[in-house]
Amino acid sequence: MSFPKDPSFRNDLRQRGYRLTPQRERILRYFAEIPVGTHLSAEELYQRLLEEEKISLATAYRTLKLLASMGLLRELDFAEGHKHYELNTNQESPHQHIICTSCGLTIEFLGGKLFETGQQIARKYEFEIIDVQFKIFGLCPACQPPPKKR
Amino acid sequence: MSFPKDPSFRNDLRQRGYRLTPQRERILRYFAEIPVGTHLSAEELYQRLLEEEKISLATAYRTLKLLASMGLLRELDFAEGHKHYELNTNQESPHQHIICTSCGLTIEFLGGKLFETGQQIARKYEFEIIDVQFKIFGLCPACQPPPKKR
DNA sequence: GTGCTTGCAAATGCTTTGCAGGGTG
DNA sequence: CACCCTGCAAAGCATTTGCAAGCAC
Repeated sequence: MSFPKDPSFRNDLRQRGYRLTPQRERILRYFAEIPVGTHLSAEELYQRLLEEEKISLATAYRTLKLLASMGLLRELDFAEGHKHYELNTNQESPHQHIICTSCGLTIEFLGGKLFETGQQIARKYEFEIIDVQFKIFGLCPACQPPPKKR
Repeated sequence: MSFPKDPSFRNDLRQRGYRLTPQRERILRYFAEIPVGTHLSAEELYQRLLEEEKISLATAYRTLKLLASMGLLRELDFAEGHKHYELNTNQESPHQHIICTSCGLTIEFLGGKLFETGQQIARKYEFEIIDVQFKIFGLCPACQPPPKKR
């Protein structure tokens, strides 16, 4: 995709009655410029954008949510208390995650046929699919055996 | 499993240096008594237990987290802003969920070979597996097409 | 010009934590 | 009888929201 002039992005916004603002363009472009699979929290995004020109944290939250609802971003929840977002590349098999519940380490791996499996199930229940997430929670090598207390 | 005298529960606690308290027993037993797959938030659990004898909300949160870390409960996150918990039946193929991001409807379905797939991946990365979660986010029939605004 | 958006700050909502008293092992 | 737990209330965080001003269309 080419940002910020990606036509589909503009059309997507218009078709839903939303406006193309510098902030929205900026945020989507930022995700397109960083390595694929980089996932950021609203706060992290806000901090990184501060270096150039400021976008309020509230707008960051609003925009992330909007872009995710449009399917342009993937909203990820690693059960850490805050959400993460990454560019949704719309590929047939998005990568998935294995997360260490002790130290928070997350590793991504290729989804293989998982997305296809999800599509079949979604079809069965007549859902219009937005995202398929396969998550493995566990303890990474460094965190085994688990500490007695946390 | 038989509660509240399930020996493995008691042993699990002891082995980790935790104590067997009426509150912990009560909460785990409650999950064992309700239909399989019923998932409750801390607040919901708290409300339901109020009818009998009160357990503080703080204890509910602490206990849910503890039991989940022990693998007795599954911690579920449907990206709604609060976590849900359900009894972990330790079966080879736990059920999974399809969630409507618009109205919150969640339907569970059998995991099939998804858990096995997760195990293979966990082995590859040398993770000690705690849970495998496959989630499909989408719009249920009633919520299609999406409203222009929320 | 209309009305969606932004920024700011206050508010909200879920979850965690400090502390003193209580109960388990 | 040491130390883990609980209950309570206060604190902590991520996220949302009210409102006035700004900007896209």
